[in-house]
Amino acid sequence: MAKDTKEKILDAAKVLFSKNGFDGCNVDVIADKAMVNKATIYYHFKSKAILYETVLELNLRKFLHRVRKEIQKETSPVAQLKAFIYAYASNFAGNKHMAPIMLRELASDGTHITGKIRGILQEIILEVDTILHDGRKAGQFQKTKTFLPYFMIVGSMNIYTSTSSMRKAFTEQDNDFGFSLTIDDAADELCSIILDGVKI
Amino acid sequence: MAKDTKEKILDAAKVLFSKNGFDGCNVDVIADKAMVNKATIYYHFKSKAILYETVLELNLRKFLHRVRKEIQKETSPVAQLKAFIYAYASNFAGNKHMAPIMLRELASDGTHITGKIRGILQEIILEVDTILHDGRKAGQFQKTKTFLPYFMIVGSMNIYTSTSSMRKAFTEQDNDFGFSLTIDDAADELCSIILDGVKI
Amino acid sequence: MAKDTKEKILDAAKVLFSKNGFDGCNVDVIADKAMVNKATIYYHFKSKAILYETVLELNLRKFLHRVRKEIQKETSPVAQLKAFIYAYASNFAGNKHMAPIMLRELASDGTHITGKIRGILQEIILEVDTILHDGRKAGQFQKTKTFLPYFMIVGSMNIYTSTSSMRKAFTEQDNDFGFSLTIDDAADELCSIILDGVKI
Amino acid sequence: MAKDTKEKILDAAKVLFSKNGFDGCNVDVIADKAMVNKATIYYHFKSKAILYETVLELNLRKFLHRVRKEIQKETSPVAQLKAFIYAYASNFAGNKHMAPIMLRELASDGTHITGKIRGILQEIILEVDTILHDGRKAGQFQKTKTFLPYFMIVGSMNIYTSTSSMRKAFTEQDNDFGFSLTIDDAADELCSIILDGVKI
DNA sequence: AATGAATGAGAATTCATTCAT
DNA sequence: CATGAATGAATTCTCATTCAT
Repeated sequence: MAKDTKEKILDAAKVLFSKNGFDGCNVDVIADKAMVNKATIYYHFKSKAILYETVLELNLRKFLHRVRKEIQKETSPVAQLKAFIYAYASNFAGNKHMAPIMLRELASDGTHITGKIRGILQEIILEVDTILHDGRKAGQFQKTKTFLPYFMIVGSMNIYTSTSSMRKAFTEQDNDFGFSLTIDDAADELCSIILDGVKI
Repeated sequence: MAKDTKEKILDAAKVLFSKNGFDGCNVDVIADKAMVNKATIYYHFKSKAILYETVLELNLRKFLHRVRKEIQKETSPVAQLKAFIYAYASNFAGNKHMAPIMLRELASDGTHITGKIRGILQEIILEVDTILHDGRKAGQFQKTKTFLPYFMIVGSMNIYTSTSSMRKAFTEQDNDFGFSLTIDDAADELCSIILDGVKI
Repeated sequence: MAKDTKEKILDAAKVLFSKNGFDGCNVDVIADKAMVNKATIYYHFKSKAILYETVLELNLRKFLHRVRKEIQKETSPVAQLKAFIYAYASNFAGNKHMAPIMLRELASDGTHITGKIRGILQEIILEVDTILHDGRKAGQFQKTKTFLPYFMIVGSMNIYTSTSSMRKAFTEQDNDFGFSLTIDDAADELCSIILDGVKI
Repeated sequence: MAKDTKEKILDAAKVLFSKNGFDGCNVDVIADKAMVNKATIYYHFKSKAILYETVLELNLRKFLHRVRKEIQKETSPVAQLKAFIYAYASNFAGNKHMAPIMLRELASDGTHITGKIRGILQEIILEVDTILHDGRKAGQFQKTKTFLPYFMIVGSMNIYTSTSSMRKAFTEQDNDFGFSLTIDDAADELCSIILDGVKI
């Protein structure tokens, strides 16, 4: 019962925080969607903020695990960078709700972020950093600061995932800017641009 | 006089919408920061939503003008793409407040966005689209859908601008992921990666 | 308007805090009694706690003024102590609401009390202290610590005022413990007991 | 076992009702302090109100017993009145928690009080009433209504006990109003004032 | 053009109480 | 006996908006 309820709340919260942001969504609506009483949310999570953090932490941790598993399958830096990008894409393919949340967190410059979550984010960046270091040591990558390629990947993947209906609206009225691309196709293209960009 | 007040309100609103988002900031605080009475805001703007749109519209239009002017100075697609990226960077160098706002808009998938603003955004994408088309016709660029390079540029520049204190915090504890990069240096690197990535 | 509204709120709050205590009374009820919107209360007072403090401060200050005026009319310590007691009684005769509030504050051992209010209370005690000092110097009063006679006066007057319906209920069932005494008669008796008690 | 739990709850409740009053303290906190589950409280007591009444009843009954025992040791009204005051003092010396509760009850004018408790209170007053009657009959006491001396004793002793930290704070900043007095010393002084006051 | 005051509709959080186990 | 989970009904406080001046 307890675990079920907690999960129902976390699921509903993820969807609604994703759609409307932390401030744009209220606990009543989360309770409705989770089909529990509002007070039940407060029984399981001390506050709206802690519910939010929990959503963030759980999903980021899940993502970090996936990324690491995929990277460890590969040995060359090039393959590892690809693996990182594909892990990003496939993570979002099954869980499009984290992208808007991450984008808003980036927009807020870590204001809501606790040390625990900062730690997870840092570990994710560190994976990219390690890959880039190794690639450079192997003479395969140019000298780039980690943040730039990281933000290019993270930015484009998150934005791609977040903007499906906006992209659709743009495409319907105008030229084809590339709406039809699936997230996997987008990852392919991103891979080729990034790798050409960073490879020597 | 009137114009003064309106501008004070718009300036305060930009800063606060940037810091906290539309839902995360209230009209009282905007009034305080603008040093006007709350009712004065409603005298000049019909609603909080319209104030927000006005901030968005004004700043996007300013940005579109700047981008166009810079692009028109150049003739080759490569130079034009560079010009676009530098225009982005130099726009943010003087006005860091739009980046978080844009990121949140992307996260919200255009939910708050009216037709007027959608139009401006489309015109900005169209500039990139045209450059890429021209580059391809000239046999200089690979065949890429516009959205991807666009999101890479927009994503990384916006995130770079938005996350200054988060990047600082990361850097202080750990490796140097590249905090010291100015927005102009970041633009340089972005240029080189993107161009290597899209060039044949 | 503003002053009217504020006063209506303060009056309603005094009555209700008196009847039910700070925790036993809610802002909705105060708003109803004051015939203003609940939000209006929050417009004029930042919080329920500040409304409470304001009620306390205003009424204590009023009381201090009255006490001082009455004491200054007299010259002998005996007459001044009488004046203090009668001021207490006549204050409560017209404003029975402060007695329960004071009693609860004493019960809470100054937990809710801010420095501002502590200051007023201290000045009231100081009046009694000065009278007792003068009386001792004049060889008229015994050597007593101020707190005891002060608490005897304050305790009995406050309790007398607070317990009118309890006293009535007791009296109806049983012996006459003295319900019929008015607050003024009670002050008379208190005077005679206290003075006999402290006089040499 | 059962008795243990019930007593743990009653002890915790006494302390917390004393500190914060009935409305100012919640069942969760009582459960925490008693180190039992909240539902356990409801297993032993039908409601918060009944828990409160039980605390009151138990402690008042204990007090009544003590007072009676002490009074019965004495024969003269003067000695009996002294005994009453000393019983009050020594009761509080070992159980300072009842004083704030009593003060708040007096402030609420018996609102929360059930017939059972009213009965105990009446019996306590009756003890004083009898002493005063006897003293008057013996030509030793003045004609006073019972309530006044009763409230003087009860008021000053309860307030003295309740205000230890407030008195300390006052004393630290200013003159010595008599903080150093122990409750026993205070009882001594109270005795001498009251007796001088009521004796002929 | 500007503002102090006022408010209806919510929003987060609390709390006494119940219930299944 | 005892408890973790759940909840309906409050409760404090907020906020976009309006209005009289």
